[in-house]
Amino acid sequence: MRAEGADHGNCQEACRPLTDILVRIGDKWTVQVIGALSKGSLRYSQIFKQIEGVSQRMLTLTLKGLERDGLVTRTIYPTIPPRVDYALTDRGRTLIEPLHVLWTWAYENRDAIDETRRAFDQRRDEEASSTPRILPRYEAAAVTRRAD
Amino acid sequence: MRAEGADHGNCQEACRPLTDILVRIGDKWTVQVIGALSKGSLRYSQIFKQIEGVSQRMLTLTLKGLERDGLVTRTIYPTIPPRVDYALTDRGRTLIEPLHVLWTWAYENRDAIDETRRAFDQRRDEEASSTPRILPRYEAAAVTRRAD
DNA sequence: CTGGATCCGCAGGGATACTG
DNA sequence: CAGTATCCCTGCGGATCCAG
Repeated sequence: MRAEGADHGNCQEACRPLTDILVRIGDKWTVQVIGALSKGSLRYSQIFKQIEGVSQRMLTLTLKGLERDGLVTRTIYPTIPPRVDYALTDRGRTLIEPLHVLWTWAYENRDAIDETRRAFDQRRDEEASSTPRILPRYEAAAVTRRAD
Repeated sequence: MRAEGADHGNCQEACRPLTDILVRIGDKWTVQVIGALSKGSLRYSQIFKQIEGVSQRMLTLTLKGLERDGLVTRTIYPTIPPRVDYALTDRGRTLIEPLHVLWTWAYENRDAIDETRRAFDQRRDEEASSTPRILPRYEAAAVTRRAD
């Protein structure tokens, strides 16, 4: 599985649009929105309730971004009160598997990563407290200045 | 390939650490650093040159974050001038394939997405220009204010 | 109900200068 | 060479209010 379709090495000009996309995909809310929609279309309020912590503003912006990229469709029912359904497009559905792979990786590694982080932070704190407060080398100069 | 190891549906509490990781992974520079290191260990300056547009600050922070997560190792050679090598850990190497999948997806879809975006933006601009400049309903009030 | 518009705090991140 | 420290500014994103 070493398909060299994408050139990872010297990606001077090829990378820019790619990272542009990856940043959008890796976005905090985008992942969760796609996850929510992966099971079928949902109304705005349903997504809003399902993704805890997102603000209306961010949800709207995220959905609009996904719509702009052709990853979700937005269907308006001109009823009262209005109703808007969101669903993944075919293109959007092709993202489910790649994201699922990443999701699985995160799921499998999160405990180990958490522990590694703790160990790292602890070591860092110990080093910081053991450092005997390096004094500025200008202290001597400052002292000579005293009786000036 | 519908391994339901991770629960996508009601991820009230389970999602938080996961998105935490995914945000870190999806980070603009993280992806590129891992890509650069996927072929072998590199010195700081080599990574710096290879990733166009990154600042020293961001590269350092990104590498430190990856080290904290146990995804890269940092090896110091106390020579003069100093030399520091970075390399993926075993855990870091397990990330190559998931990222490669995502990378491939981005590579295959970037043209289509670019075009979809242009079409979307163009339609949006047209609608905006065709809108007959909705005047604020307070204009009348403002007018009455004129001869006060 | 589904957003749009606005205000605003604060952190992300670039540029620069300095150190070991 | 490989960072660290500082300044500074942009824009992300939350809170709030308003409109269709």
